[in-house]
Amino acid sequence: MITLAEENYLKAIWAISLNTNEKASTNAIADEISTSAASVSDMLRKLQEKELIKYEKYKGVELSEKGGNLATSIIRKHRLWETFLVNKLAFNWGEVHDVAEQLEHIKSDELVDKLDSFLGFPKFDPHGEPIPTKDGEIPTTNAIPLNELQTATKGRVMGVTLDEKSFLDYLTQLNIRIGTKIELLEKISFDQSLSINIENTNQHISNDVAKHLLIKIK
Amino acid sequence: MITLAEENYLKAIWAISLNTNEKASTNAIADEISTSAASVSDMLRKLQEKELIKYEKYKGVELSEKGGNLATSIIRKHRLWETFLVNKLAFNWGEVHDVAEQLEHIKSDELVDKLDSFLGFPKFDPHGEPIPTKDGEIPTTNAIPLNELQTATKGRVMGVTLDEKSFLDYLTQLNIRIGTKIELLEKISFDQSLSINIENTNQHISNDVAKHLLIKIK
DNA sequence: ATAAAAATTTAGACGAGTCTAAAGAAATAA
DNA sequence: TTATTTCTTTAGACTCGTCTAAATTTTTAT
Ligand SMILES: [Mn+2]
Ligand SMILES: [Mn+2]
Ligand SMILES: [Mn+2]
Ligand SMILES: [Mn+2]
Repeated sequence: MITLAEENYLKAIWAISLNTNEKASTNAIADEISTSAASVSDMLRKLQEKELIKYEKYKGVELSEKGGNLATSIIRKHRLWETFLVNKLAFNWGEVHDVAEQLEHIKSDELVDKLDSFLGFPKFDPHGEPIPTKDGEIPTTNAIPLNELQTATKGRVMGVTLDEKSFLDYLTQLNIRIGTKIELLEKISFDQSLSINIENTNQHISNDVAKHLLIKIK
Repeated sequence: MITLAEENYLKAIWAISLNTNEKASTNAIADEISTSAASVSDMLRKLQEKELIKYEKYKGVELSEKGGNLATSIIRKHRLWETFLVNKLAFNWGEVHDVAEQLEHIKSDELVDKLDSFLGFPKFDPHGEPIPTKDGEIPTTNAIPLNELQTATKGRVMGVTLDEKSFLDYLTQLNIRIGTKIELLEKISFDQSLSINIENTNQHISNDVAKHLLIKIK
């Protein structure tokens, strides 16, 4: 049996190596789940014991196959529940993450299958994040972060890579949603901020915002 | 903050006093949640501390107003989720209780409200059990247990008072569902078992089964 | 290459929730 | 009314997940 705390550690390791493509450090994990490095060290020993991770003291950690499958299935549940909350219960996209953090730990394969079917087997959640399939495949897109685009490129918002409420509320205020057409007008070299055009209106956003917006060109 | 364990104790006390209409004993609670009497004693001290129960050592326990409201809200969530699972996800009525035991602990008032609305504000769950309203009202019926009926009485099944899968599967096998017309033909005085007619077929059931079937006469 | 800084692990403690065994209180029987 | 049985509480211990402080290892800077 895997506990709720263990599931959260697996998810943290998964998220870190998704971004960095390398082993997760103790401090990075501590940071991700807002706990002490000491607690992380303790837990890594336990997860190693259960063969959910590959861990060498002082050398960082990665998920084992078993741990990776578990992490993926939690992400799958998280994103299916977010989709349910937005598509069926009329939550808006900024309100669903915290509830999904609870729902993702519900244990019932039958439930996940039926929820998936009820939702019409969605490939992406309300934030444009890919929903792993039952057998662990993760849908891909060729979208890239807005801050990496060439000036004068046109594209469409395919998703975000951050589900914080304050960020999503700001996007809504800017009229940016999944599917919104966007054009990169200018990059300011001083602070890497960007001038963009959204639905015939010019806007100016920071690099910090742009890097969390995934754009599909043309 | 109330923990998952505390919620389960409140629910147990609620369930016991629902049946007996008197204070819950330590042993009854231990029985209800399959734990030791020692653990129950420990927990009662803590719940008392939080003013969720009224407890005097050796004298039994009842819920405080605060505790009662909490218990009712957990039952509400449990039954709403069961309704969701059956009505929306096509589970059958014997498969939902265990998952609902997990889902009932999800904390989000917004979620409960929206789920309630999505389901069309149901008054009874798939087992005919009343769903407490947002402000704690519990719908009533004038249904009575089948084993308390007079011989030759006709009625309709309004609900069951037990959620166990084996019981519900047996009912399904007997063609007994919510709404099924039923007639009490004969009570055997030797073992209180009952002859009944269900949809033009005669059946024979034990008193143990009959007492968990709620019937509305006529 | 050595010293200083940063990262990580270990030691020791704590609260929550559980257990078994033993002691104490209440109910029942003689 | 006294003895016995049953119920309940307390004592002491254990696991899980967390913490702070201290020790150790690794990395970085001089
Ligand atoms: Mn999320
Ligand atoms: Mn998401
Ligand atoms: Mn139930
Ligand atoms: Mn029910």
